[in-house]
Order: sequence, then structure tokens, then C-alpha cells
Amino acid sequence: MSADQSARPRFTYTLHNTDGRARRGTIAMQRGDIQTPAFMPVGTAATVKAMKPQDVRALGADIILGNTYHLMLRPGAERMARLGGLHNFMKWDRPILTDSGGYQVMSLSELRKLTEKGVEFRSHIDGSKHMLTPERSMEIQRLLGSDIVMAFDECPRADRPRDEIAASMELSMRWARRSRDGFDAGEEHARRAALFGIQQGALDEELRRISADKLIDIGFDGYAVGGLAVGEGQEAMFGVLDYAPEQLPVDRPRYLMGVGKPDDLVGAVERGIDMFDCVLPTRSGRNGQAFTWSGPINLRNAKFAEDQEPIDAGSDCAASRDYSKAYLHHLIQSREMLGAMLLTEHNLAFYQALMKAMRDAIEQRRFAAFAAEFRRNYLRTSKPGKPD
RNA sequence: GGACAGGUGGCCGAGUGGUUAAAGGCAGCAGACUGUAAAUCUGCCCGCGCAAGCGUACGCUGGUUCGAAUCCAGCCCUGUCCA
Repeated sequence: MSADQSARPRFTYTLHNTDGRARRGTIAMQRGDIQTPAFMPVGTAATVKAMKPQDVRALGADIILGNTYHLMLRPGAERMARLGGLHNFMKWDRPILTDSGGYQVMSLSELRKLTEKGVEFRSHIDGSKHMLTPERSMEIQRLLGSDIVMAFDECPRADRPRDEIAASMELSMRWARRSRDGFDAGEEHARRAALFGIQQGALDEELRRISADKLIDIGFDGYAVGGLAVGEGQEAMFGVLDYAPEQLPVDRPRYLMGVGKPDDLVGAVERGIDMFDCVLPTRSGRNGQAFTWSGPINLRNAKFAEDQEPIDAGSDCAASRDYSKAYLHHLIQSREMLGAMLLTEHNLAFYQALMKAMRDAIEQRRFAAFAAEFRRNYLRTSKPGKPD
């Protein structure tokens, strides 16, 4: 570690100002600052798909995600450590947050066995067995060299019965305790990285309260709202966000995991969320969808075949400025990889521009007006049948 | 001129008497995607109709049969080889 890095704090969160419930802050870490509200591009397998790390940074990302489960399987945590850690491996020198594998407990539910001890996964790649416990998840994230380590949790679908949700939440809280202990045991790493706890409880205010209190009792650097955007719908999610952020400490960053669509982000910032991650801008980009200030568009659609306009006149990224929709339509239709690259770049640029616009609006205490105008433009086309 | 092989929905291609408006793939049209098993998945895809249904349809013409993309005859066309 450089002397320069040693001079920087392990982890601080400074709340600059608020506007309603929206918060403008800065997280300072050894590898750099994170301006919040922040959007973190997802780089599951040591790559933000279709993007070079320096280009992700150029679009304004302060931090990206990596994934414990996927990197554990390939290239492997111990190998990653021998290769000098994830940052050196993928040439991203700024902060990296690593998800603990908790999401895969849900997304790969067909391929795992869950017990009090942890989760045994059968690799989706070669069928080999891998035990992921809170302790092992912490160890893997340490071997990766993660800056923000996520506690190992179970992320259940929100539509499960309440008693299941309650039991799952209690399990996640016991695992949170073990995650805390496991993280602290990695002494040297724990002195320069941060650990976030994850609130569960689905759509139940009382369970969310219990979960928050248990996490606060354990003590974390930041607190995530987990178990949302798993099929419950925006209205239900906002319903939870009307109280969940306020159940968490005011002086710690709040991270809404796995969210979301642009209008989700605006509504969540409005309700006091500071950090987001989501595969949508990258995955949708590869699948032909572009986000614009006037709503999402699908570049596969025939109506763009001879449309010589750029994707979004309001965007300043090269993908949307330098190329016509007709060209991007052609690239996507032809499954040319440049199409996926350009739309990913456009979408990430859009997400970062949206976050910047929200940060500016909070600083200038005009967030409500910003949100109203954003929705007027963005939801205009995507909500047919709804009067303007 | 002769010998084989073959002509099926935009393309490729299964199908050799009824359960076939005709498998599958591609192309096309649309939708989905939220801590990434995803450059993926789903639906539609002869015409008319909301639908039941009706009408057309497997090179062409004729025949056999209760019934033909499937069997028979003639013709047309394509490919390969031989002269």
C-alpha cells in the first residue's frame, strides 16, 4: 500500500446536506472517495461486462461491484490472492464492493442446500461442491481484497409467507453476527476495509425494525436494505422505503441492493437511500435497451432502422452522441459486439449522469422539483394508458 | 441426349396415406430483464376474424383413395455425374 493510501481514512461517511429525506454525502476510503447518492456498476466476474475499467471510471463511477460466489468458482479466491487481489487483477484501483454470495442463495436456489451453518452450492459451471458460510464468505472477500465487504445473508423472495420471511431474517441476523466476527478476524484487511450489514424482513415493517435493531447492535460501517426488487413491484418497494431507511443510523450510508430502474433510483433517493447497484444498465444494454431522459427505448425495434438521430440528445457520452439510432439498431440486430459495448456505455453514462443530477439537486435543495420533472419526462412514454 | 438425386410456408429443413396449417432452426415482429447461471429469455410469425371458425397451401396438371405433402402418370424446373 502506498503512503498516500495510508494517509487516507479506512472509512468515513460525511453527510453534506439533506433535502427532504434525500441525502448528499461523501464516503472516504483508502482507495478513493465515493460521492453519494452513488450508483455502482456491477462487475460480477471481475469485469463490468463489455466495458474497460478505465471507461467505467471515465463515465463517473467511483466504485464497482464484484461477486464472492462467482469469483470463488472462477478464478478462485486463493488464486486471486496469489495474483495480487481483484483490483490488480482487473486493473481497477478504486473501491470495490463485493457481494457476499447472498443473492445467489436465491438466484441459484436449485443448486444449493441451506443450513444454519451456511449454504452448500453445486457449481453451475462444473457441479463441484462449495460451502459458503459467513466465515468463508468473509475470508473470500478478504482474499479478493474487497474494500466494502457485504455480510453473508439469505435474500429470500418477498412473496414468501411471513413466518418464512421472519425465520430467514433471523438466520441472516445470526449470520450477520458471524460475518462481523469473521471480518474482524482478518485483522490486517479489517484495518483498511469496511463491512456492511444487510437488513431483511421483506415487506414487513416490524421485521424490518427487528432486523435493523439487531444490525445496529452488532455495528457496521454501512447498512444495506436487502430483499427488495425481487418481484414485489415498485409500489411495494417504495412502501418499505418509506420507513426502512429511517430504521437505520443517520450517520451511516444506506445501500439499497440490486436497484434498479431509473425511476426506482429517483424514488429511493427521495426516501433516503445513498447507494445502489444494478445489472440493468449493463444487461439491458447487451439486450438492446437504452435508457434515455424520456424513457427506455428498445433499439431492436424496426422503427429505428432509419432513425438518424442520436439515442439521447441530452446525453454527452460518445455512444449516444456519435452514433445514430439506425446504426445502433443495425449493430444490435446483427448481434455485433460493438452494439452491446456502445449501449452498455450509454446506459452507464446515463445512470451516472442521473446520479450526478440528483446530487446537484440535493445540494441546491431542489430535489422535489428535479424528481417531478424527471418523472414527467421519463414516465411519459413508458406508462401508456396513464393520463399525462 | 443419358443416369442418378431432388423440388415443402421469406430462407434452410423434417415429414413418405388420416392424429398436418405441416417438427425444428434462421430471418422477421414485439415484450421482458432490478445484490448477473443472461451478448439472455418469452410470445407472435399463411390470409380474414376478438373468437369459434372459414379460406387457401407442400413445382404444375391429371389420376388412385372415404381421405394425398405423402401413392401413380405426364410435364416443368434444379443439382451432380456421364456423353
